[in-house]
Amino acid sequence: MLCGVSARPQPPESLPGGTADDAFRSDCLARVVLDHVTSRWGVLVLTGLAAGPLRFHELRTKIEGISEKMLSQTLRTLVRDGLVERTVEPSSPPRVSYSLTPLGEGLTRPLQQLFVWIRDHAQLVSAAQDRHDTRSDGQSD
Amino acid sequence: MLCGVSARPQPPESLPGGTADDAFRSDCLARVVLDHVTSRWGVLVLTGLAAGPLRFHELRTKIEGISEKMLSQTLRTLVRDGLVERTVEPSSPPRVSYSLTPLGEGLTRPLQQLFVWIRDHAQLVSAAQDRHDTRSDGQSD
DNA sequence: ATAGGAGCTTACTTTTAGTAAGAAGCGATA
DNA sequence: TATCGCTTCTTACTAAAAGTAAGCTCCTAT
Repeated sequence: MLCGVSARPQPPESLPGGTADDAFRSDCLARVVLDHVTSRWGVLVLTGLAAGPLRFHELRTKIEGISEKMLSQTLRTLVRDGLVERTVEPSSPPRVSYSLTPLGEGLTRPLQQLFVWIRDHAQLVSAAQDRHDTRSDGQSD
Repeated sequence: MLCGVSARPQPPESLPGGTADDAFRSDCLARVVLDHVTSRWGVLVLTGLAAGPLRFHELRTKIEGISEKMLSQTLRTLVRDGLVERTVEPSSPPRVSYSLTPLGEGLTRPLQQLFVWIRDHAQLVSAAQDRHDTRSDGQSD
């Protein structure tokens, strides 16, 4: 469960594609975190909260297609991971809102870059799919 | 299927957390791409290839825990998406190697930043989990 | 010929996600 | 006060995705 996990924050010199490989080992903390973050809805929830706190149903509305069950489940995981904070306002009907913790905010920087890349290149990917499908005929997505 | 997808590459001015929301709509190309990229093994495969081309079994070894079926399946999806290229060397036993396309290489930049963040903060997340579990007692991962 | 490795694919099982319904707590309405 | 509706979830039940294990084809080495 511990792998090469050390307490030192490690300077980011190993960016160029050589190291940062912790997540490749299946018994590493990094892999667990990666799994949570890139879980089906994790990325969307984290990025959805990047612009500010939202209540349960606001999030559910923002993230089209998520079920209440999965939203609830994903939020619980992220709260446990210390990435998201659950706040209950003690108002008459108690309102529950979710926001990023400082830790979670740090995470959204790479995630938002991913979103930007995807937004800017989605059509290229789609075009590649079309080319592939016409070339080798047959299957769709 | 088309959503707000336009052919323009859109300047990245909308980074600060406001826009880049395409992926939030379930019928958008961006959502499909996000699903493929952040699929259970997609991130690992893409990042695994960031350092250079690898053959099937090399990848399988590098990405601990992936089954041959899922590696094969994930690779097929990414090849179709134009992010990964499959090359068959016409040598005596034909060797199949996989590499990132230029498109795929662009993607690995945000992904590697994600990996670096996770590597550097995995212990913090783990600590948060421990705090959470001792506070509210009970459940594990 | 026989064995063994590479690169997959196919059947079958387990895990995970989706659907739909409902419970608990409150407020307003009739 | 009784019913309705809103919010935040939870709980069965079903469908889809991933895991497991075996096998298949093509090749080479023994």
